[in-house]
Amino acid sequence: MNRPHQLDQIDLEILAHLQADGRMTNVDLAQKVGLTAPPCLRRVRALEEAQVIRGYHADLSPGDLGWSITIFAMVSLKSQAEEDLKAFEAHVAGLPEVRECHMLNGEIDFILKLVARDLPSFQSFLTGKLTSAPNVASVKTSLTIRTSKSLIGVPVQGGQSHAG
Amino acid sequence: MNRPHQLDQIDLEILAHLQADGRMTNVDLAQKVGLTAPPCLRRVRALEEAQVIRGYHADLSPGDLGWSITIFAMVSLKSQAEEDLKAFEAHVAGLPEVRECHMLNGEIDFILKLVARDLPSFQSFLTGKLTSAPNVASVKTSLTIRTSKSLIGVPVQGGQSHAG
DNA sequence: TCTGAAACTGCCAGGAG
DNA sequence: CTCCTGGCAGTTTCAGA
Repeated sequence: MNRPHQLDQIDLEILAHLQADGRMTNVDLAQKVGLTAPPCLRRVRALEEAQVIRGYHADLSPGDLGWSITIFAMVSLKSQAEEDLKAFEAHVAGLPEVRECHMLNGEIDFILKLVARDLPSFQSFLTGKLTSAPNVASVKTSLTIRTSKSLIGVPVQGGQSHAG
Repeated sequence: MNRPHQLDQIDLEILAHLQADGRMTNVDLAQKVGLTAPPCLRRVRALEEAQVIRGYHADLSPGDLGWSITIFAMVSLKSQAEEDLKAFEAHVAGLPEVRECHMLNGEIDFILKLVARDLPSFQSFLTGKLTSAPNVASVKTSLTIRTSKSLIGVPVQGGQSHAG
């Protein structure tokens, strides 16, 4: 079930609307895409079943929950053997402060997006959990001064691409 | 309206559940947090009103929508005067391939998260829209080989911190 | 607690391959 | 002719006051 799903124009509009407002009612959605409710709901269910829609999530304000800083960390490892890469990924998978972990090409092996409650807790996390992890050669971190754009999801052809 | 909202344990549980499943019905949510439906709904509305909940979004599969590559771009500008920083932010705000734009401290001025349909379209985007933008001194890009962790949102004390 | 609305399930109709 | 997709009607459940 990993073939490229054939999405028609109505599917794309459904996806764009649900990406912009994940709690829109089915009748509203149906009206916006020019269908009645039942066939619209069937399409949504099919898109969920096919994992084109992977879930629905509330977008929470990090600051109000006490996560006032966002940090990017560029990590290089001593060994890039697959088992060592996987070991590092498994390590950060268990750290709640690590929100994203991407393996990159080039000199940097991984880029991590981190959140922290304040600078002291970030520093203790950095030295206690990250730079001290096995196989880590270097960690360069940069604090986020401000975030001017942070869209959720991806552009959808034929709908507003954003949310966020 | 930017004072730290006082969130009690039930609020945190509500947020955790809605972050994990943004389309959960209010009665299900109420049952999970140990309330009846009406007071639970009032809390949710209050959290939305206070912008602790900023919205709800479907999480779409980028690959199924044709966005098969994710790229990080580290951008340095020639001038870091505030007006020049803002001009760059305004420029990338209009580019749909740019999903996130974070201003950082240190040598790198901005980190961008990009999506592209394929390598040729990425290369044309890079040379046509990014490196050629006014005031850009250097752009270093790294393709994402794989993403081992990509959590939506932030950790919520007293609830599962994740989603998707 | 209560009312209107929405979610969801049949079944049927029409159009394209 | 058959499959696919949309529409209609009825029941159950939920939203919201």
